[in-house]
Amino acid sequence: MLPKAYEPKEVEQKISNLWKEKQVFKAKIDETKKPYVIVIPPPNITGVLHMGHGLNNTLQDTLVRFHRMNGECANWVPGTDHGGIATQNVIEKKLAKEQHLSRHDLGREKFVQTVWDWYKECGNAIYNQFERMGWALDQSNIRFTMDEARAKSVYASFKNLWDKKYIYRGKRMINWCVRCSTALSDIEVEHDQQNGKLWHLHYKLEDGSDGIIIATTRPETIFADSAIAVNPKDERYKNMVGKKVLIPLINRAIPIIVDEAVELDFGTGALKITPAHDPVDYEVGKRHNLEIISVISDKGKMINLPEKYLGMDRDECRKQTIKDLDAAGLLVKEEKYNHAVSTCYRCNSAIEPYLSEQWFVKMDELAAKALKAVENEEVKFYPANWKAPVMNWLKNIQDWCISRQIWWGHRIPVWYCRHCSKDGLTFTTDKQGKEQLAKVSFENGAKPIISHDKPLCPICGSSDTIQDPDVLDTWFSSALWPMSVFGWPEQTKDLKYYYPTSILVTGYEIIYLWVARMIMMGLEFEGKVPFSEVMLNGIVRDKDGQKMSKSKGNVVDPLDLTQKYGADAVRFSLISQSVLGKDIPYGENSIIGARNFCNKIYNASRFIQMNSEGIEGPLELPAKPKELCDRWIISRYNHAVKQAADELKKYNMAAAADTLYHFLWGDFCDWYIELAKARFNTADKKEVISILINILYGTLKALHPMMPFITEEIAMSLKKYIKNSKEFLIEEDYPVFNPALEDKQAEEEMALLQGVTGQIRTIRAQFNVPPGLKIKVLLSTADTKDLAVLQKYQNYIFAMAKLEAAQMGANLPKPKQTATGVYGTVTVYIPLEGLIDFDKEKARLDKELAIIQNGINNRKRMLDNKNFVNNAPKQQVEKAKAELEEMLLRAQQIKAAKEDLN
RNA sequence: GGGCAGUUGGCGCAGUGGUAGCGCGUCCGCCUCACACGCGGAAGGUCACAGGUUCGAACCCUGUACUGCCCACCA
Repeated sequence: MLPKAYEPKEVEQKISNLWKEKQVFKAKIDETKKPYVIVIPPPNITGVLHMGHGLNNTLQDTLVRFHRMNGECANWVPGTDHGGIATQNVIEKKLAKEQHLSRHDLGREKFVQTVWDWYKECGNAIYNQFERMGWALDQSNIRFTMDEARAKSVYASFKNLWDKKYIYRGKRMINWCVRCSTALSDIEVEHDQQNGKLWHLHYKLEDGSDGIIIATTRPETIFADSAIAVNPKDERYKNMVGKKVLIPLINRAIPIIVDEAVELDFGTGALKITPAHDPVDYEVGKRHNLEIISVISDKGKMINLPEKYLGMDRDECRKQTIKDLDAAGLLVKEEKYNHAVSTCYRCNSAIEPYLSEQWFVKMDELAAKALKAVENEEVKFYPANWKAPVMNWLKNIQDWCISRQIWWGHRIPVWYCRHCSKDGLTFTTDKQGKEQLAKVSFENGAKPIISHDKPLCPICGSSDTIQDPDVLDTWFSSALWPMSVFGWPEQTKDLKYYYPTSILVTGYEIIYLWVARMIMMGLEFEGKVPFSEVMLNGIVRDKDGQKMSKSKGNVVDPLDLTQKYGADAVRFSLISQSVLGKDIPYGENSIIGARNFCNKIYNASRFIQMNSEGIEGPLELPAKPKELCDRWIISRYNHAVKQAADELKKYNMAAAADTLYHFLWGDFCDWYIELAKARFNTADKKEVISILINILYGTLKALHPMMPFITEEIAMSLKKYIKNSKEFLIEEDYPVFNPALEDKQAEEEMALLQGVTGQIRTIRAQFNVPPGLKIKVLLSTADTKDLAVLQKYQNYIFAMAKLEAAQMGANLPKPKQTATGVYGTVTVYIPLEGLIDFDKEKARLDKELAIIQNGINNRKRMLDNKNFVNNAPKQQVEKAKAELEEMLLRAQQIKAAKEDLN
């Protein structure tokens, strides 16, 4: 005997192994078919997958399976991302915790090797998770952004962009993370509103007289001030311009200058200019040729200032400076001030604007092409409201800082000859005593040699060449992903067949970091957008809508949930809540319904199979069933699968899931199976079983893209009954709408029977008729058609409403001690001697009547309105008329029943 | 400062012009021989607010409020 409840664990393991063994997901080029290609947004190898990956990949899997079942040549390309800074941070933390070592203790080579070792471990865990979630990725060919083929792509694109002079090196004010000790691009910086303070400081004139008061949020940078600036239009300070003031605490004299960048009405209207530590000030400094003084090191420590502050942390120095300013009587005012603070998107610490030499990609031309493509909708966003922000971003784009001062990543493919570039290179010695190239300066004579492998110096022929110490932004390799996965720049068969891909499915939070850049690179290198559609999923949040994070302790682990409820339940619950571009609040409760649905599917199947024993397959859906409920369920099924397919095509995943859920649970289980039960002992049995099995099998096919395991498991046990079934559901055709199976009449007739049944059930429940007690009813209708249906299919009502006997006819008189229900033209009288509570019945009828009366009033108002009758579509007018008629009839019947109670 | 979302029964959400649905929860009755992860029934909403367009608005337009997010060099 099969267990009563579905046990996903073993089933999923078994099915998963089977898929793997039979290589069901292996991509094979088939020129006769249209390719359907998705490249996975490669997860970072920073740890196991989280709920966001669960959602994102489940959506992709659903699409991939769906399209494959629609006859397309599907290829879903798996892989992972080396994850630059994020991964380096993870490994550094791990090293510190487990071995109390820093990366510098290991040295660059060993550290990088450590991360590679980690990749093997973490990558495998991720690939294993892919399998456990049932994602139809072709895992025979896994890509990693750091593997050799992808490294070649990175080199090729760097070389290409360098030759076009799009890549350059320059001294710029960039975003520097003192914790990660690296430059970041503009979009890797987050801006958090924080409660800070605005300090008003007094800068006295050289002669010790009044001077000027400035407002700043960063008093610790006063030591690096080069000037005080005011707006040229500012009358208040006119007489001071050109004079010099003294920096508090150190009494260095700096000039008062004018610059447009200063706002008249902010603070005091006077701005301290610190070119080394603020991007605006840097620009001002350039305009006025001001001295650049750095007082904060790349590690965030104070340098180049009085000994008292030397070596202090930024924050510590700020506190001390304020204290000292206050003591010196130069702190005029301290006010609360809410302002944006830049933070690192990887480690959250405050960003320092930092002047340094970095590598950049010139963006204007790349972005212009992408802008055009987005504007023309060569790339279409779902939901569409992302088009404008993307265009806006592309229009206002800044050059992309691509160098990172970390060790884990694609090392910049630029080399220097130690002889010819001698003056531009700075070396240090690491803890192993090894000489390391620390800094490169083109200004001082470093000459670049672009090369993937260690080159000979093209000038002096020396083999003593050394590679640039920086690595590339991790997004540089990601930008190439849709091409690099197919071996670009080689014009491989795969690239030709699979590129451009069909759709990108990703989260809206990386549109700029990733999506926009892929579009630019795709256009630049292959002349084609990498995907014509972008489907955006939301962020999976906790049940209260908060972002999940380890520090908050509100993380829901997909592995735990999968273990507990099954992968199908996790998948279905995510899909059911996934509306394009919208975040999903997800708690454990979210999954219960999906788990219950799995169980429902399982039990319905179990029941059908129990009753199929001894019946030989194959069983086909009868072409022309004569029984009403057979015609009905086939028609309903036909509509349900069509609607599901239509919704999937529009990327309304939740709507598709909802449709199939309600068809299977409502129509199929609650009505069809219930009605079928009585027929198992009749000559109909084989036909009923045929229908049950075929509709079930078809519904499993329709559900398969969303819940692959349970559908596969059940389908396998049904194969013996199914004609021309394939070994796996993914190889089957997705059910299609068949107009011949549509049966409007059957649907109408069933609706009447269901409605009447509903009336009887309600009354039974209201008057506490014992569930086991079979009752007699009277069904009265003046409508001959309805009457005929009731009479012909009275057995349906008998079974579903537990009747013992029924009297049917036109205008039957209402017996005494009777409860009344009305559905359409039909009045239901239920004699309930001893059970009926007249007051309760009256109240019930009153309420019913009030609702109908409201409806009647509405329709009357509409139909009395000439504008409605003249302007509204005929269909609507007819509908209102019909509804009015029906309501009037019902009202009349209820009124009669009520009067009779008195 | 600019932009984008959201505001629908206790909770979480669907619903883009014809008078509101789903899941969970609640209440009542059932262990009915597939399923109590179940079955049958019920209660519960002036669709944030104010105007406007329309014969008709949860849906379109304008404005307001609140919430969230993104972008932006007022220190």
